Amino acid sequence: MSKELAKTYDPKGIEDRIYERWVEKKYFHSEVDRSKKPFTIVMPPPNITGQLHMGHALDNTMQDILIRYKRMQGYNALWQPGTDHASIATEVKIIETLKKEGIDKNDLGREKFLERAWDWKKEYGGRIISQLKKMGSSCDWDRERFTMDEGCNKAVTEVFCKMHEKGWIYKGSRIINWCPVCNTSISDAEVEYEEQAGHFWHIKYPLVDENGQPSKTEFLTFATTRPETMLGDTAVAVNPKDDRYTYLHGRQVWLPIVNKPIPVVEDEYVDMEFGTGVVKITPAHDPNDFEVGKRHGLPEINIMNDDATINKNGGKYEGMDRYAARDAIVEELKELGLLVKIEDYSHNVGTHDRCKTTVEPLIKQQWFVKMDELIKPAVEAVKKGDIKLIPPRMDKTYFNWTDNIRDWCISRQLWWGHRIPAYYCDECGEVVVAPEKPGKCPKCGGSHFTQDPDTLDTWFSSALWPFSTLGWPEQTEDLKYYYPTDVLVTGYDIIFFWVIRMIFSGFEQMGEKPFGTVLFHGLVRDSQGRKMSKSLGNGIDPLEIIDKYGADALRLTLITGNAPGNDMRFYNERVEASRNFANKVWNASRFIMMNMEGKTITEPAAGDLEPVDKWIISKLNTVVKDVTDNMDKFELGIAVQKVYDFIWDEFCDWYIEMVKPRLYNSDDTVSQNAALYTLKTVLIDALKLLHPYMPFVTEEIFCSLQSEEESIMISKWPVYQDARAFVREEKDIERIKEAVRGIRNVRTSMNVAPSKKARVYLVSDKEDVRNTFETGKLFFATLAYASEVIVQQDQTGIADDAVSVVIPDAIVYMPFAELVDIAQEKERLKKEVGRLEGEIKRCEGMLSNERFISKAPEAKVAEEKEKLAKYKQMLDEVKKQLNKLEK
RNA sequence: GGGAUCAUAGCUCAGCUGGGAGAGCAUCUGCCUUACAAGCAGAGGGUCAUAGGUUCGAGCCCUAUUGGUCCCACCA
Repeated sequence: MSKELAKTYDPKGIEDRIYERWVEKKYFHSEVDRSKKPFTIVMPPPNITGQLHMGHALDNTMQDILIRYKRMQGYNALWQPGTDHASIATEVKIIETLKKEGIDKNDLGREKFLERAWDWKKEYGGRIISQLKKMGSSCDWDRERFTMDEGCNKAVTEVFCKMHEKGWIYKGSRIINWCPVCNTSISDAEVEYEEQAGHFWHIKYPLVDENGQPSKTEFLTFATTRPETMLGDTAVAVNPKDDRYTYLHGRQVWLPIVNKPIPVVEDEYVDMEFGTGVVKITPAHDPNDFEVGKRHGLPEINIMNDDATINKNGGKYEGMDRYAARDAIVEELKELGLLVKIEDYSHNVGTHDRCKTTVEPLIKQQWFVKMDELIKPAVEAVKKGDIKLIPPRMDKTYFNWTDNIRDWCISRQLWWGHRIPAYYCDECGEVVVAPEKPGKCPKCGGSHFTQDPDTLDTWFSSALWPFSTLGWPEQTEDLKYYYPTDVLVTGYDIIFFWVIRMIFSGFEQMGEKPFGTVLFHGLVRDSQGRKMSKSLGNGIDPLEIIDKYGADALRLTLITGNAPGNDMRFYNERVEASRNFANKVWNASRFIMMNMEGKTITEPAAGDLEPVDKWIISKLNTVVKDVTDNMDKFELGIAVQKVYDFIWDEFCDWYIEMVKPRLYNSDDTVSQNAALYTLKTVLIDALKLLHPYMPFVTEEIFCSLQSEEESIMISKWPVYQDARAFVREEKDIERIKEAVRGIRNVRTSMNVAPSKKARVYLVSDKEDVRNTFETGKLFFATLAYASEVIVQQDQTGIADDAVSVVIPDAIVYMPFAELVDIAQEKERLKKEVGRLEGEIKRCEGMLSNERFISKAPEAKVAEEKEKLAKYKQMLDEVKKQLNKLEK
């Protein structure tokens, strides 16, 4: 190996080069292969309006980790990518662009508008994909899909027609949420409630007297937050049980301004405790009033145009904006003497989640999906655990939604999206729902049809994503092989929009769940815990982070210390720590490669591995098992923490240091070879464990090491092996580590410079302990800053004032008394006595408890007994040392 | 109004089914030891929000309280 490796790891250049190679080699590509088990993840398709943000970065890192892990385990791993047309979001963007050019959407016309939209898709659709590649995402790009491509269109039409046939999609006139700015209906899920400071206008309507005229003396007082809706009032309601108002039953009140009588109705909906117990009823502009209206057969008077200005039903207020009309109406009521008072009032206002405009409830003809039957298998699946939500608490959120589900309004008055496959006969108005425009009207025989102008909610197509991307409605081999998919990774914020809808769609169309597990992640917040947003300007661009620290560092940061479904804070210090780790791995590898240079490393004979080698192999073996277990349980943060600790603490800080003397001693090539072999094999396995998290740096190193496999990403995931568990060696080496730590500790506390080496005596009356140190002498000396290590059975030849460190079954002596203040040393020993006495007290406390002995597991009791013996023995020794100094 | 969730070191957070409190960053003390100063060796720092309870044993389970966040509902 002649390649000079840089002293610090620089991801720039390396990452792109590696990624290109992976793509070239088709490592990401998956094809049906019946001899292998599939593992499939469908990517939540990012919007074509989007830029990569931290949420995407987290989402895709998690998916890539799972996919890479399973791929290495030998699964036929498919990560299905694609993008979403995002109907309303994209349409809004295009309208904005047009506006800048001075073009109005309606002047441009539908066809030309759609051309612009496709241009947009061409220009921006690929942007986010290239950004995902920067993250290292190992998706099968050969299978990239788009929610409005031919196949998805077909799937959408198929589902719409099928469900319509079944009666589960219907057209109806219902009260819906209307966005007057986006000029479209939206679903309940798209309404965001926001607390706003408003007013409570207390108003009174005169009762109607015997002559059918407004009474001058009798009034009915109530309060409203939206006085302008009075133009559409068709009743006033009281609770039938309300004694205060029994006299009103059967009477009418006079609707001022509009000047007509409206009835008083009795309805349980009215809360007697709230306000005056009287409610004005506007069926056309309030969902609750709509229901009341239905129950009492009240007329529905729509007073608003689509842009939320008052329409002709508003008489003289026609043409006025809803808020201007509000002010004007309040003014008029005041003049009429009907305004009782104005109160400040804070209440929740429904806003459109995209544009934050206050939504207007309106009665409109829209298409709906009937939910009551459709939702049943989706509920059942989660209840039975057939679909697992992680973390499990998401179940509650899920059921809360499904239990209160309402029909889904799916039609949108937009152009960019899947056009509804419903056709109206120009002659008789008959509705025909069909994949293609019908030739002849089944009712009147007419041959001219007009297609419904509306498009579908963007989530209608995303709901089909897990199977439409695999070829449905064709019964493709892909579909049979990859469906149902395995894991869905997404944010908890779209559980209602997307997750639930995919689940019921999967059951309805495929007869089977779309995925077995849903792994939720939280939001990535800024360093102060605020949501990253454009308006706050606190967003952190993942690409800038990648540019500065590398994709591996970003990925590690997003995963470390993060539990499923929890939000996390993002700040640069964390990325730096991750970057430092990448560098650590890089340097450890560089060190190993430097030492391997010019040598042929062979597998050592059975007896040639030394205890330290077995120790690290055994440690690794445990980590392999733990990490695999954690990853199987989707505990990605815990898993990577264990890899991190193993590499940095055990492998770098201990094993490499322990092995150095052997590497530098070329006289003993057997030992040297064993060390190099262990370094290399342990490093390779550790890199494999790390690879799903940090794909680039691990690949770069892996390819530089002399390895038979051509890429780490298609190498085999390590497995736990009984033959690699060395209990005895683990215990022995831990004992040496304990001695080293003790020595270092004493030395620093006494300010002994590292350069000042001392003779170290290791005294133990146990033969196996002496053997352990005798065998490990070489590295023990280095780590303990010893000029010489003498292992012996008793204290012969050791000065009484030598500094001592007591460990279980052994004492270490360092005769550098001339450097040490005896009084200080006595203090230290006394502290040690105190500590041990505390431990002994704790053990004895537990063991003297009758009920602990009888109820705790035997192993636990034995463990405590063992500890007690150990501490007692150590205490004796420390006391002896103290006595010697006292003399 | 209903529900979820959090409260652990100065900061940000882990802590899997209950069995002696952890990490990263920050702080302090030594070290440019030929892999790494983006490093090494050490140190300090926590009544695990409060009050009860269950248990041989509670950061973890139960109840209540306080404070924060979020979701759902939408009482006009």
